[in-house]
Amino acid sequence: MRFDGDSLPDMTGQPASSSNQPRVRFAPSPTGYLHVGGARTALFNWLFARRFGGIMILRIEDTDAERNKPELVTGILEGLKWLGVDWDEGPFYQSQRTELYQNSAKKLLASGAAFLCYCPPEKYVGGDHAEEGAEGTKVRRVVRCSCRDGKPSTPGVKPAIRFKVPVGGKTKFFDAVFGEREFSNDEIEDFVLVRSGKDGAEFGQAMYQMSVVVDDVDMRITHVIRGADHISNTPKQVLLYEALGATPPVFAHVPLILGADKSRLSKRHGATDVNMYRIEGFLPEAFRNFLALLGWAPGGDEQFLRTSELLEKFSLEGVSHTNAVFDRPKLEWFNTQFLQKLPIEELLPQVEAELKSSGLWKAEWASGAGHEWFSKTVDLLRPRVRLLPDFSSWSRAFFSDEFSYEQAAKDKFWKDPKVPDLLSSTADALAALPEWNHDACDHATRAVAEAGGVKAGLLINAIRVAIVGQAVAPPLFDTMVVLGQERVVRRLRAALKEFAPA
RNA sequence: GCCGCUAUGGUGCAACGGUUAGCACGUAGCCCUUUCAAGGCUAAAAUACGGGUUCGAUUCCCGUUAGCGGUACCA
Repeated sequence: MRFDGDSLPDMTGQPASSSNQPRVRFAPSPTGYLHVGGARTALFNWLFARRFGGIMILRIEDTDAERNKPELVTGILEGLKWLGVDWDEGPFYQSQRTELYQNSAKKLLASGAAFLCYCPPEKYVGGDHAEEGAEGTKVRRVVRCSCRDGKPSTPGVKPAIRFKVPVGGKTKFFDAVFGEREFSNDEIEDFVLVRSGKDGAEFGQAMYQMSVVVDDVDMRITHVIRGADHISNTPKQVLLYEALGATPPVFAHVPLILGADKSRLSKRHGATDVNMYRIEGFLPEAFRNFLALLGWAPGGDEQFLRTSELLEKFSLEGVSHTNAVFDRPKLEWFNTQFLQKLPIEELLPQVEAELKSSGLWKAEWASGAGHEWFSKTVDLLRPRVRLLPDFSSWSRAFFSDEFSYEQAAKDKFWKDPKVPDLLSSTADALAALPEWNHDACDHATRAVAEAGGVKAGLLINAIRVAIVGQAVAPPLFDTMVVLGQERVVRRLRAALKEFAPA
């Protein structure tokens, strides 16, 4: 599936030769929404695939019927789409590939690499945790039950299939970010490959370790880019690859994203669902830039990077080894940077979508002179906007005649008793202008101030409140030009009513 | 507990044996000014600790401490 993302670079890229073409996958589990850590993993996979002419695969890992919530898939897909992460194959659903995993497991059973385990799950649950040893010391225990030697512990119950981890020896693998790694096999428990069957079924669904490996082999994945929380699962998977007679891919574990207190990112740290950022009105490209720099750097000091630059520079070598803290203020900075620096034509469609959703959009702004006005207005507004919805709220008076006066603004800038008269004179002076442009408005306004014996600033601030209802807005005369003569004069006269004794 | 990963200002990253330890966010101040931003300038702020190796360690090795991850018939 491909879709047209927002301002994505040209991805026609070179169709790398099929032999050494990288194949990567993003494999979320629908047990929760798309959180920022998952989004970052998806982004890295995508950048890697697009950078090196590879194939991006989306796979939904829904092998846990208990915890799985199918309706969450929609949100995950939506989040990815907003992020601009697209894929070439999939989405594949593991819940529909059960047979494949069971067949592989049966082969492992036949070859002696796996065994039927009749033990109750409790026997293994927590088996790898510490338990009391002699003299109160804690000792480690890895369960090796008798089933693995062909002696069923509790015959008669439905067995699960477990992998028979070799006794002794080490399992090694290469990690593109952490280098060569090795784990002692004695540290690895005999993990479950396939759940025991229920309701007459011979076996249940495959477990994570089994399904990832079978799928990664089946989908010819060359690079497994995933969170570092999987690093200790990797030796199990390498053992499986070997037992299956397959070559392990290159692994690339990327550090995790933590909350401000350096603890695991959770709801109490604020929004962790990517879709929340979409709803809040961040620009996807800004979010992408921010996310890309969490755990990765191009090598130098640059950091404001368009997606096209990310695509030119991304590499696994630049991935950091240390966990990163999700720093929202910096995300906001990136957003304001993009808001200001994006070519205006790239920003316009996003503002248009925002105004449509708030009901302020007018069809006349879609083309011709209307579009020109729209473009000019957005350009004037954008240095002061922080999030897309600000175009509908903070900038409302620019797109609609229905706006209200902020009490604080009136209190601050309409204090002087001369204000009503000044505003009235200004309305007359502006109404009489034969030409409507920045300088004409400027001169006329300053003349009114001078004639009234007040400083220009006082009048300027008072006018601002009168024509946009707030204390903060773009420079006044630019605002006047954009609003137009008729509207400015009308608003100045309407403002006079605000002074009428109640 | 055990296994593993990591350790540069508050935060994100640079410096991959030799720099006055750099950039950015944030913070403080100044400038600009028509409100508020933006922008410009300046400032405070870091190599966790202890041992080695080396002519020389932020960088390599070991230990300590701390944080994180894993330790499920979760993924």
